[in-house]
Amino acid sequence: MVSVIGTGDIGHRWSIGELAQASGVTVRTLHHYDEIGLLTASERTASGHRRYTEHDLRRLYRVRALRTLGLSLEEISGVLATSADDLVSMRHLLTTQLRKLGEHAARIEQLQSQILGLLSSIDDSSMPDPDQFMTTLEMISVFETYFTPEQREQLADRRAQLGPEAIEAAKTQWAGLVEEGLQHMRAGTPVEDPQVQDLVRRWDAVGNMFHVGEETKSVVQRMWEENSAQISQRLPWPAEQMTGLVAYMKQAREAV
Amino acid sequence: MVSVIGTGDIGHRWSIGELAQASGVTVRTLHHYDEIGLLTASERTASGHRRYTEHDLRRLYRVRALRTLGLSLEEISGVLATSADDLVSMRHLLTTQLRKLGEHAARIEQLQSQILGLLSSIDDSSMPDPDQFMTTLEMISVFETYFTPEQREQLADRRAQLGPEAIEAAKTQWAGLVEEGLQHMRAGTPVEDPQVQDLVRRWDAVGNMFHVGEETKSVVQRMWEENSAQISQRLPWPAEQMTGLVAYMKQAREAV
DNA sequence: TCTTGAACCTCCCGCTACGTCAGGTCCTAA
DNA sequence: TTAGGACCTGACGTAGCGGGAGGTTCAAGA
Repeated sequence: MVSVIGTGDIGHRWSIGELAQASGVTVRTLHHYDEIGLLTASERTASGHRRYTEHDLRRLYRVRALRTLGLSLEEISGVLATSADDLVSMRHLLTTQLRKLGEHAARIEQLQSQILGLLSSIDDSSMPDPDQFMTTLEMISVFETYFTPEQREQLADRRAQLGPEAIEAAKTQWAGLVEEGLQHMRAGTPVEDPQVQDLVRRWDAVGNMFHVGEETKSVVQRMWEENSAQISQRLPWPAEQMTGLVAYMKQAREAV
Repeated sequence: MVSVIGTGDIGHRWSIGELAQASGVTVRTLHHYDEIGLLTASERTASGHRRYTEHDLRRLYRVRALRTLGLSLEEISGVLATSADDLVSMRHLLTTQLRKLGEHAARIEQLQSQILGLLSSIDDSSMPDPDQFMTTLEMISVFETYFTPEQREQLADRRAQLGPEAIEAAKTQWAGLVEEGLQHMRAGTPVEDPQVQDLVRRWDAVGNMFHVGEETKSVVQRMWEENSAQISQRLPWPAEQMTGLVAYMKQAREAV
């Protein structure tokens, strides 16, 4: 223990190749660690070849261990620079890393469920049109540009809370409302008509099921107005008719 | 639908800034996509400014959606190059991605438990010496250089199978064996002595609890011989004595 | 002692998916 | 006409090395 640490001590020396072999890293990695000052060979031969001491070996082990835990070389450099008898910064670093890994895991889980959804939509018999899948794909992006991550999470929570049956029921209900609206629009019913106003009320009621605050409602409103053509491609009605219907409903809503 | 795809069609055009704004990416990103040929503006003005069509917009949406699912730009480029009415390659890509995410999640889980172990060892009252923590850290690296990932997984499974109580019991039992061995060594008992031979048998019996095959046993043997000084720093006995004991036990094992 | 092949040295470019200048051109509204 | 914002291309930087070029040094055999 006494002679392990310190300069000028006798003991085994490793060439860079030997150290690489012994520790399972490449020579290039050791070169890199030297370049960034993370691990410098304590000695050099007269001709410039690196000689690593046991002290260096142990430092390398620490570096590699912290690397496998997912820490960056900069973080490792920092925590190994603090005095060795102070584990406070180490504890802090590990705690932070644990939190990061947790967030990462949550993100992965979310992606997995999204991909599973897409895969099932591909295999679903109700998707005969590959182009419709592409539109679904596009909708993911549209959705993400309009909502903040928090809002998306809120909406996802709300959907999970409602359950798949309630969502299917709402879809069916909403399909009926669309048909009703299209009929009124074709018939030229004025937007002030009580029938149309009642339709708006029921329409919004269905939509409100999915919201938790006013914010997401207005965002959806905007998204619909700006992307109705796009969104309506996933629906069983012609895009132009849906665009028209959206404008018609907007008028009716403002006519109150 | 008819006039959406095709060149020379009328329709809205976006400048690169407008497209960036609308889709929530940066101008630099669009430049990058152009550079690598992933998304090129369908038109240019006479002076060279990019003009994006609705077709380009929809392609951008697809690209961004696939990016959020964690696919690389190269993979996206590949799958968007296949004919649009062929979802087979898309299905394959998503399935592969799902598998990758699963592996990633498993890895994260493993790291989390490792970090939790280290954190508890820091907070543990039985770790008054910060240097001992560093040695523990080094051992992670030593462990990983000696065992393949499969072997590590096997050993971890085995430990989980045994449960924490059995492991604690084995530790205590082993501590007794070490004391016994040190006494024999100090007393100069010859390695052929039945008492020592019996000790070796019991010693190996405890060790074998943790192994599933012959492979890991011989690896541990090698690891012990090459790193006994290092390993023994985590043990409550002086390093030199442990190094000596390892050599003594090795002799006894070969003396049969 | 000489030789030769392996090991070592120092640059330097490459990878992902962009961020961020720099220096110059273009567009648009006042 | 002019100002200032938007746009252009080109180039360097990021993290953690991989891999190669071109030159020097080491170690073992003849």
